Amino acid sequence: MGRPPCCEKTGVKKGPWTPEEDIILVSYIQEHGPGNWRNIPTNTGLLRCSKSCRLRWTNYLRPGIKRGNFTEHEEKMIIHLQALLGNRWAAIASYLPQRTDNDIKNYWNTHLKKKLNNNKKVEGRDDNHDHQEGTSASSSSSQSKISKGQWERRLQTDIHTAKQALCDALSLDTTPNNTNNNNPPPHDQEQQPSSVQTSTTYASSAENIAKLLQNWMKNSPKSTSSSSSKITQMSSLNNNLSIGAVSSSSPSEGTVNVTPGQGLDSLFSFNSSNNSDVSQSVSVDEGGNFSTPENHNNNNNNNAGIFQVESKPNLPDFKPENGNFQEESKQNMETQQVPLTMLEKWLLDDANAQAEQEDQLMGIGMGMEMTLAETTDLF
DNA sequence: AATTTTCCCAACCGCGTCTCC
DNA sequence: GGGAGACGCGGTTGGGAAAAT
Repeated sequence: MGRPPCCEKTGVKKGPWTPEEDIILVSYIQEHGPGNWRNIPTNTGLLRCSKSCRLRWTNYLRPGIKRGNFTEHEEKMIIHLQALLGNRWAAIASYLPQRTDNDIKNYWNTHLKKKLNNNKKVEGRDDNHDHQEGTSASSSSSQSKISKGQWERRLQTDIHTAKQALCDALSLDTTPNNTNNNNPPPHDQEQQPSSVQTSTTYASSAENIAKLLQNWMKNSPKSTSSSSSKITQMSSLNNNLSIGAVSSSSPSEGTVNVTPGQGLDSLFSFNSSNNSDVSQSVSVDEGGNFSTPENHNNNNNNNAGIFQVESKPNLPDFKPENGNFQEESKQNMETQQVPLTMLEKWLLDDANAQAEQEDQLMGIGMGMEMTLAETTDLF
């Protein structure tokens, strides 16, 4: 039997998210912070269930998400962490902060599983009866004896202890193996001019949305008014408010407005050329407009591939992880009308922080790799 | 060029855990 | 303490894109 579906309501929309919905969701979360998912559909007018909203945010819209090819480092980390943790994708994802559990899971299922199986076949060591979960077999067997909670806590303690030790040990060595050097893995990063980390901080929710919007506008070039009115309809609102600058007049009402009159393509402007190269920089002008300069890749500073704000107001740190997120955002909203820039600032800060964090984690990852090599003979 | 097959990933579903009353 | 609701996680799937025929 089991519990009934979380959203039995009729009229709950399913399937792919539209850019309009994304904008509404991001705007709402920007104002209120992530969480309270159950309120989001009612407060935003989105015809989605709370679960769907949460998933969309965590897997796609959340700032700092890195998309695209996995690096060798990431691959190895996933393999080793999977060996250690089993299919605990959320736990694994916590060591790869720019990747979502869903992404990692997909990557494991579509690439790494095959790869590992092939490796084993090549080695002629097919003595492990359970390929899929074989690498975590020892964990699983112990799991059956120890209660899950205990097992989990022990594992976590072990990992954190190891991590801490490795962190200390590696703190002086900031260039472990391939990390952050000029020799990116040949696998998929051949053209990357700089480090993997630098080149991969491109991804943020702003860019994801930008890409979506670009496609959206391609598909409906005259969408300015119609799409905007759709948004208005969807969110049951009609007041003026720029995307990202959430209504300052009634934040407590938890509503999100998008300016119908201004039009989205006046807020976002894009390089209409091939957007498959996602490592674009996006600049934001004083009006909060996005633009994607064509020659961004020629930047030879460390910001290549990172969002670049050419004009940014002084705004405080603005992160959902930060407990002050909501209060700060409200404060700022009350005092300023800066379309997009707050969201941008938040995204930018987050992206930079993520990049630094990953530098560190990669180091740890490589450290773990050495440690774990004793327990696994995958390679 | 057209059709079929394979691959990939965003999103859904169901269940377990957590939190609050 | 226990029940209900909310949240989070992992497995699975559907549809679009890419590759193969």
